[in-house]
Amino acid sequence: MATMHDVARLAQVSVSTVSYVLTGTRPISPATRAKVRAAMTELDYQPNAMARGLASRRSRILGLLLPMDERGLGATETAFVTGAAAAASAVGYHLVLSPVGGGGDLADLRRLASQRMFDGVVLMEVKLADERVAALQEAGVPLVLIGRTGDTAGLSYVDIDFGQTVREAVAHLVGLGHRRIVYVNHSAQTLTRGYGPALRTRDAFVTAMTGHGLEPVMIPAEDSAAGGRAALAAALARAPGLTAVLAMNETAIFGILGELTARGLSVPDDVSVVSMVTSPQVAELATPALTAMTSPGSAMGRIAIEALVRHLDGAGDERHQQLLPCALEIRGSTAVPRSRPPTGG
Amino acid sequence: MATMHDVARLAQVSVSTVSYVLTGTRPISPATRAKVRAAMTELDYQPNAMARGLASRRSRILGLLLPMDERGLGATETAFVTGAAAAASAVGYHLVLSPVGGGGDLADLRRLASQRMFDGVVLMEVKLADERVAALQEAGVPLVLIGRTGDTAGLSYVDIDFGQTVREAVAHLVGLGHRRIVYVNHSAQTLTRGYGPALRTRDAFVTAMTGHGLEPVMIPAEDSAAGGRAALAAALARAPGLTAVLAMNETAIFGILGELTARGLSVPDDVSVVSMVTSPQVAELATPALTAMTSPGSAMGRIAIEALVRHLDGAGDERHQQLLPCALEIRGSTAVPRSRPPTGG
DNA sequence: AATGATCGTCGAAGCGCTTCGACGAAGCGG
DNA sequence: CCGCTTCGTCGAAGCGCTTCGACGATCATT
Repeated sequence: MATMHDVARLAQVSVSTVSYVLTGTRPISPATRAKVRAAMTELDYQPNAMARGLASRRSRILGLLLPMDERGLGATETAFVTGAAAAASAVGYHLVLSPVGGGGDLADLRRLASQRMFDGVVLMEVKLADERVAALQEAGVPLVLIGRTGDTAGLSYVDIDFGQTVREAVAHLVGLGHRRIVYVNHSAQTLTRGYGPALRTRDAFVTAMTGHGLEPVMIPAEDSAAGGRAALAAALARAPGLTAVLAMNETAIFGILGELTARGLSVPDDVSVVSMVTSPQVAELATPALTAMTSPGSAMGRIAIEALVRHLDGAGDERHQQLLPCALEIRGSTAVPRSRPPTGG
Repeated sequence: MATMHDVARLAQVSVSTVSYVLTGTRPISPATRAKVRAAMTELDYQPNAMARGLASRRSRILGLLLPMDERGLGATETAFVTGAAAAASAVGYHLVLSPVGGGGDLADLRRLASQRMFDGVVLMEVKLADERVAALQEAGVPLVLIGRTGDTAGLSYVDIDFGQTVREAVAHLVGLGHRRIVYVNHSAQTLTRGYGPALRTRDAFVTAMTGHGLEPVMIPAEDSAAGGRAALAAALARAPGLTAVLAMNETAIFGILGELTARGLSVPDDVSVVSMVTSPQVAELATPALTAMTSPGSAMGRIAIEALVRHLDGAGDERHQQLLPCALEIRGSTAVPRSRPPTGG
């Protein structure tokens, strides 16, 4: 393994000159630069990442802090992660996947932050009141959130525009002529835990429905096919004449579809279904393919990383706060409702 | 940010003593150890990861090299990744997600390996003839594969036992009375590219079927719902009396199911379906839930990391070569075939 | 009682790089 | 032609840690 010393000797310059060629922090004459470059090539020189990190106090490593509970990541979260990894790699940073146990072990987080291994950090699955944010800020680690806390003052974040998403989804259904629309959200527990997307979509749904002069009915569902089935049963009980279901729960949606079929209700003829914040791949899995609000997917991870890097690589202290829309993609699961409500037939 | 120097001064010992307390590489008296520990606590000392890495020539960072093509990761691969991240974190290592563009940019890989940022590397999506393996070995980076090359001499790997998986799946169907079984594999292109799982399952399928005295029919399918639909159409054309479909393609399977339904064939009454190397979550999405060979999921990532760390932390040079079985989980998509083949009715 | 071995600690020499101050050589206006 | 800045390069001082050799002190061995 060649070191900078070897390159310097071969090129007959000093070590610092080699460093300046590498980093460009001081002007170097073309002739010298060429000599150094040649030596590097000849020796197949690669700078040692650790040494560089120690001396420059910049590791060029970014942390992606993601909660790692039992059921892994959904398609949408996976897209964030891969998008972030690709973006980091594109700008010459490494991305460390750091599973921070959901069970708020702040101490671990503090330790991690103090090791100075990460130049900056992207925090996923942020709750409305998230103590991790404060812990990271105290440790002085540049931070970008995917999602956002209740009070976003002084924070950088990228999040989905849930207001827009729900509004468009509801508008689509109402435009088709639906009046009795049920919203299947995440579980009740998730709501009480203060999970932003669940709360924000709930509020947006109420606003959107009342805006159309309709009654908002929300049913919570566990994140599983069984949860979806149960939720649909509950929905039919609460709103017997329902003609459309709006779902936020990428996992439960398949249970919902299954239960509809099991009850002899056809999609979209009897009941229209819109899946929100969903990846096209998942939407295509269903039969019929789901009309969905397509999540920004990997773009979100990319934007978060780019904002973080911009913040690190200089610029001012300006915060990056951005909401990304979900795009309505109409597939086969929505249609004009039957004149007679399904339970009346 | 307190340094070791500060701790040493406060504890009134030398810097090296502090280091020995931390690493345990030399005996330290209980009294001294206590003094040092107290000083560390008081100063809230955290060792600097870069400095440690430079001096010890061990970064405690592991690389997870995953190909990042357009369509992200499937549920099974995601489970590998999260399992690996959790395992790494559990043994005090960091896991860097390194998307190496599928388009064999060996140079990038070599550069990465030479930076000495990774103590070791897990390589995913290994092809039968994979030049990346040689590149990494030349760079002297300890290596564990998820998947395996054709010639595994001297390599450590963890892979799925495709032989067992196919055998059990076929045995299950044959046991139910099925005779005309079609195997839907990955795409033809994937096969020619030398993707191990596709090739190994193909061979295993031929062996298993002929072993039962049956004719093996294999159909390739693109990794998409549309690909699955097309594959099922092709399968019905090639084997009109088919009563069972075996699928390896987590994405295409939903297209297969959709097309079956569209043709008025019911699952499992007319056609039984077994999905191979599938996560329970995905199997549960379908209606009826899929009988599947459940992939080892996160265990595989964990085992790979553990093997790598064992290799790093000492032990000998013994290679870790392990095949993990998939477990047959019978759900609702398989049943005894109808007496009359579906197309005959 | 003399001889090693072992224990507990220290000081110093790096690990491979960045960066600061310095300094000769040009280039410039007056 | 003198002093001034700018350019291009060098040497040296770290960055915060590990690790090696050394050295009293303690302890078991003959």
